[in-house]
Amino acid sequence: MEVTTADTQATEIREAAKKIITVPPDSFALCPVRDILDRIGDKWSLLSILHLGSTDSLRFNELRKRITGISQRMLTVTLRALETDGLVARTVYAEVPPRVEYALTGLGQSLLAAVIELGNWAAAHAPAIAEARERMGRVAA
Amino acid sequence: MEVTTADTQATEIREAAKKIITVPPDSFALCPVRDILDRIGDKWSLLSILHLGSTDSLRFNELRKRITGISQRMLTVTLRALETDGLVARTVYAEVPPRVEYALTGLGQSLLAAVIELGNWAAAHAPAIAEARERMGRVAA
DNA sequence: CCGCATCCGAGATGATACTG
DNA sequence: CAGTATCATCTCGGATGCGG
Repeated sequence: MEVTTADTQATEIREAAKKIITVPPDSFALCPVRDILDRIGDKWSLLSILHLGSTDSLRFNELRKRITGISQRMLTVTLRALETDGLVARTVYAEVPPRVEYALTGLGQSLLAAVIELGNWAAAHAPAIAEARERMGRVAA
Repeated sequence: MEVTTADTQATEIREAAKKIITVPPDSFALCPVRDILDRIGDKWSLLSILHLGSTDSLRFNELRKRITGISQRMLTVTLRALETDGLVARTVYAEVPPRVEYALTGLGQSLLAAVIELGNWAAAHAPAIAEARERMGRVAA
């Protein structure tokens, strides 16, 4: 695995892509990528995961303060979805002033790791994308 | 790098998450991950990339046939967006029956590689997610 | 303090008809 | 063949008020 590494990799990628799109379109496995993207591709899921991943656990309103611009409703909705998928753990303390702690599960942490990988790609290629947008902008806009 | 690999990695992830959420909220770099997700997180971009990545190049209607359920309009919109970001190359042949070929650029291929990584995570953890959904389903639904 | 229910506007998506 | 234009729809997200 020393020579033609790039070519080998390119072939593998193509095969992986083929495999993904050949899956029948009516199962959870339809496209694992699609499914994950539908989950974290919305407006707030990723930010929530990021914030939860940067600490051990956070209370509802603590999280609300940190995620600039999120509404109460969307924080609730987002956290519920993440909880449903086993990415976030919700702990309720039956105290007089209700207290609820949210934290990433092991599954959530592993997802965060994967997403940060994607983030590294994004950070590395952001200039190239920005340049492409500039160039197209002058022609089409 | 043999001992406490997991712990080290966990700390790195936490730091990476912190770094990402600390970026000021008004730049392209706001969150490279978010930006990429906004691009490929829509309904058709990822599927388009996947299909284009599984071959060398495809014509418009060829692609349309392969992406089940996409409308002509959305394919156009999606391809234009990907082209704007330099992920897809569009080649027009001025022939009598118009012919337009679409193909992934180098940038697009590298993104595909990153996405497939995420796909591997998704495929590996799909059972865990399905199980979590089941469990929550019985409680909440 | 935490969170749910309802209502509503904006943007994304889809169906259809028409053009180079 | 490869789009564009227009209209209808549909889901998401935000504002507000109520309940545990």
